[in-house]
Amino acid sequence: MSSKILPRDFYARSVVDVAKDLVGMRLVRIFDSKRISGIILETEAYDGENDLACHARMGKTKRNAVMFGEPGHAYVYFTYGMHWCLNCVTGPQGYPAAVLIRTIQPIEGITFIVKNRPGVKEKDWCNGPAKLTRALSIDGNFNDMDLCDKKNNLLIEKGIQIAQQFIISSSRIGIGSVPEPWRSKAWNFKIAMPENS
DNA sequence: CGCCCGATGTGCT
DNA sequence: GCACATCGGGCGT
Repeated sequence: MSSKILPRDFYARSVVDVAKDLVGMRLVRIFDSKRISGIILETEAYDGENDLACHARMGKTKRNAVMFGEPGHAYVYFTYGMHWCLNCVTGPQGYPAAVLIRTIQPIEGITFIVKNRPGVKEKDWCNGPAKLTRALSIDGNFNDMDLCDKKNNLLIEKGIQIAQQFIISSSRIGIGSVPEPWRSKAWNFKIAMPENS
């Protein structure tokens, strides 16, 4: 059977296109040879040094160096003193852009997720970038991991097809102090659901 | 449900 | 110093 893992070509495109197309794909975490996975429901694009919401806006630093590297790698950063967030690097090598994974719908490995999210209601397991990394045990050790290599324990596979008309784009979350036009770029993509209409 | 706020560490000014 | 691509608890509606 042919691999379901998204090839590097998928990531080597403009970050907005990749962000849109990642909605519906399947994020897979392998732990002790078991699969924990979920369908990606919401993403956000961060596009290069000119985008003042992007971590690369100050140029290349130790923290954001992975964004300047090969597309298809994970960029995992630490924020607010306690949270990890997962991105995938996009575009040509040397161009710093990445897609933040904001929300997934758990599909496999539910018992693993419950263990990582004790006392949390099911709807809150993975509906935020730092919540899903907690749920799937993703941290700084995954920074720069190649998401296209089946030997790794963090991958993105083909998921479900979402018709374009069911993908909503809106402005990005949590960047309120960023100047225009960047603050209002409609680079947040999610599946249309009753609860967010 | 919404708003407010404290937690808590790192990187850049 | 301070800002930060956040979260969860507390309290009011």
